[in-house]
Amino acid sequence: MAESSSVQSLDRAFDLLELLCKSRNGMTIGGLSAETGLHKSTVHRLLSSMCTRGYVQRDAATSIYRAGMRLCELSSYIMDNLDVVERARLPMERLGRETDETVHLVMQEERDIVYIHKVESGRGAIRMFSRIGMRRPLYCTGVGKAILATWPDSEVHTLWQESDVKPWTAHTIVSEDAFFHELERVRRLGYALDDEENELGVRCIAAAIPDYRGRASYAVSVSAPISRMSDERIASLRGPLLTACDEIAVALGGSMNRG
Amino acid sequence: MAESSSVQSLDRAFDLLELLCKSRNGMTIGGLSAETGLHKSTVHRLLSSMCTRGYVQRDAATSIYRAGMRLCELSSYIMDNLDVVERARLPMERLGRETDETVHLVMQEERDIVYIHKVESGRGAIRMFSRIGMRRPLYCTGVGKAILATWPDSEVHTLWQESDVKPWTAHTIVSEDAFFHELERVRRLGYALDDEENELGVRCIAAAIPDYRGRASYAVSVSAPISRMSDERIASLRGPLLTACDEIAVALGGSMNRG
DNA sequence: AAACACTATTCCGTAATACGAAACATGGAG
DNA sequence: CTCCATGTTTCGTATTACGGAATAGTGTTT
Repeated sequence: MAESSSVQSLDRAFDLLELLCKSRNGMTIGGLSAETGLHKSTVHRLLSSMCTRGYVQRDAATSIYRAGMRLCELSSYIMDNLDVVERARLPMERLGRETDETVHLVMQEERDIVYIHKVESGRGAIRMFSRIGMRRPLYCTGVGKAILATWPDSEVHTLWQESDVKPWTAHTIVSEDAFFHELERVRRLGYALDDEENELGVRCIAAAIPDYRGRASYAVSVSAPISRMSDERIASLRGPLLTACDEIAVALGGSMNRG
Repeated sequence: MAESSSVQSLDRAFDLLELLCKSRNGMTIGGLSAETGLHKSTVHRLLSSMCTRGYVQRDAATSIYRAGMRLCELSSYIMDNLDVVERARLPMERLGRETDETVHLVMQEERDIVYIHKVESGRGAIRMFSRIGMRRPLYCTGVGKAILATWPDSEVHTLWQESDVKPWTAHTIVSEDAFFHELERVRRLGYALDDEENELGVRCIAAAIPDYRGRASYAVSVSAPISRMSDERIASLRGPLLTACDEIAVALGGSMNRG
């Protein structure tokens, strides 16, 4: 409306499509007409057009219109083509140069995180992590906590129940209460710390890559031996890390951690 | 053009949108213009319109256009409203555990079935199927036959006429007579087999989820490589499959396949 | 059973809308 | 620096989508 360069019929068609997608049991021409303020015949014409393409379905008996599965098909194409690794590559490499430490990209799968990409720093990289495809539970890693901080509490609770929680090191959080407090802290700060919770002698700072809903399945971390990871160092890593995550999130069409 | 009631700008916009969804790394205006035969300024105008709504994303630096996440959002609305998926979730997961194979839920739409949910088994899952939103004709899939077996012959006949029947594999049934015989067998047994009719090397057993009238629009299948799908194996899958379908049917307020 | 009320669908004259040629930026290559 | 290629904006035009009104189709009331 206010927007200048917009094709009227397209705009109207998308209004209709969005209404149909959100309605549970479909809508009639009349209903759509009332809701959008468009003339009945206009609604009818636009819907017919979308019907022939499968974006909308018309119940022949009742003339109730619903969203068609074609949209889901397109959505699945998009998902398939979302090559996170590819889109994360450049931001990760820059983060690696800026920090001179090892950078990891992980994705959540079931109750674990899986390492899917890594950039190693110039200086004595910590070798222990490294293997692409390696898994760790969500609950005992910085990246896992960063991801879970974007999930609703109910889902985190379910996951906690399903997880076989055990102390990987003396620092691992094993109480659900303490874990929820920790997630609160992550949400407040915008990043998560792994303070030898997964592996002794290794500290890392991690941040999530949220999708368009603000929910994350991916995260990035910067890891280093504890000797190089003072609190001051972490404070200085925060900025570059969040910048990189925001870049990746945008490249994936998602939202950002910070405005 | 050939189609009667279709809004030109809409049709063109969807052409563009579909191309973008299928392209891995986005496309330029020029590419889209060449592909569709539309004038570049027309492409530009339509894309701008879709950009403001989030259906398309424009990389500011390179002016490469990609499909936006808005489509995924709409798709998720549709999925949320399809509560079949929700009601089928637990029975399908149990069926997956019991059989240790890939389980699919499909719905009929027009002359096709659409995959709407999937549970992958622990062992070497067959990846080829999988894409949620993917379509196949009713006539050449086990799930399709299971659904059609609940329809009156007249409707099956109409559908057969409207379908562009062709052999997907050497095993696909392409004669209407043979097809009706096959449906008789499905009705007698209570389940359908897909014996490499859709994809070579893959066998599956499928059963319908009938509504209160006994008519089905949904079906569930268990698929596996032919090596794991002997006749004995199929006999042993029958029980768990039918049980799962009955559970889902009851959850949806429908009738049951068996007493 | 007939008339009614309501909604979807089709028709068609009109002008607003989307179109596309061409001019104008922009940016990369040689 | 110039050229070339590609994206962006402008603007006059007629094609296209619009919407009022007529029609068909459904279910409901008296």
